[in-house]
Amino acid sequence: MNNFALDPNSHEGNVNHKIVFALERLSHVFRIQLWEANKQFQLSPLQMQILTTLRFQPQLDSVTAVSNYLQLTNATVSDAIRVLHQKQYVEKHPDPEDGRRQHLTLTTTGADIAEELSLFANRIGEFVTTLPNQAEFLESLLQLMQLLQENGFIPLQQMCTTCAHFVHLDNSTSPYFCRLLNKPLAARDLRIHCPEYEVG
Amino acid sequence: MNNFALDPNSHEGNVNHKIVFALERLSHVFRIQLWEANKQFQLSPLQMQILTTLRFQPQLDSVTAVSNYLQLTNATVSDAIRVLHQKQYVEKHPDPEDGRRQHLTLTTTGADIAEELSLFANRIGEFVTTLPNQAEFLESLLQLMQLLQENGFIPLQQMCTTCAHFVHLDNSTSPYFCRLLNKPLAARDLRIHCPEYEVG
DNA sequence: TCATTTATTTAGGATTCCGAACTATACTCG
DNA sequence: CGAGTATAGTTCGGAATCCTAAATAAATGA
Repeated sequence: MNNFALDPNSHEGNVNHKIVFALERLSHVFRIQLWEANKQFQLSPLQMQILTTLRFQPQLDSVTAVSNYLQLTNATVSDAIRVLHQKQYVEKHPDPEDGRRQHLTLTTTGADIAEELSLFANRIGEFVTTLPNQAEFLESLLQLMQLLQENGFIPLQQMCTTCAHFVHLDNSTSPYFCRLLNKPLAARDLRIHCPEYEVG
Repeated sequence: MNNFALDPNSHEGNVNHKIVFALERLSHVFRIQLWEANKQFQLSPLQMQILTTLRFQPQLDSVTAVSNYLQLTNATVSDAIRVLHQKQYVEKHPDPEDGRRQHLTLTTTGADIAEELSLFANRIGEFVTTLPNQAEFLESLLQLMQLLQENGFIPLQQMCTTCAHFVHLDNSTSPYFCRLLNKPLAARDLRIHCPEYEVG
């Protein structure tokens, strides 16, 4: 009854709730950072997210692919891309094989901006650098992402832990193994978007 | 040069960048969850955040206090609170000592809704429950939050680690100590919003 | 072929967020 | 005390965020 995830003062507050609360707060930081960048780049948060998605996950090259990834409606994404097109950061090429599709690519300017944006995001990365136990931290984050993915809270990620080539060993120094690359993986080697990903 | 925080496919991608990327993705989940809740509760994301803030951090009882906490302008918060007032979830009481201030409180309905919202947020908590190494995970999150707070990315939190009463021991089972409560603290005992907090 | 599905766009509407302008009250210090 | 400044809050205009619903057009399938 007094068991509220958002109750940070709760003396019963368990680790669980504190983690959710901390994640929420960090989530907020990222959101605010996007609005900060907005002042600098004259791009809205969504526009920035789309630019970096197109830049660093070029396999997501259509309105539908991007809107699935960002879990927004096609309408929302289509509209934001229209603006990016106006700003000449994004080009639309009709797909020769499917007249409905618009193949999305970045212009040179668009790609440059996307890279600047990622450096901006790096400001938070600076603090992560100084954390101890980074590997374990990443491992927990990936585990959580995997759970969320399995339960439909995140659309398909090309993460090692859900890949067909992935094997979980019990060797403590290299607890994982990729059958495709044929090499052992430490927690720090786990990928979030592996180009070799296969649904497993 | 190829060192982009947002480049998940980068083979040079270090743990650092992966952590930032994972946090960004999780941040997105929370945002999407807020929009999900929106369908159910007929409240906008910001309205929900304000309601839960007022419910679980009642010391934040003015427009300015809330807008500082959420790192938004007074204009944005004032407007959202106007709607919450219309919906009769929030009451405004003029402060008898300072004619400028509006003391904000929740109506009974508002408080009830806030509690339902926190249960909704708990859906992500369910997955956290099944993670191993929760205490270490929380510790990393709190360390990151502390760094972000010290560097102005998060406004003042009433977190143990920045409190005047807080002592860092080197005892591995209970590495922390609160001088006010006069008791040792394990990582799992660390608070994010301690009512006894004093700037340290 | 006709119905269905898929990709995308457009329209309308409430909300989000900002900066800037404005009101009103409180504080400061000469 | 009083002028100037700081603080609390509101309002306004505007671009963007999101949605649902409806439209267009092309592909798929029985």
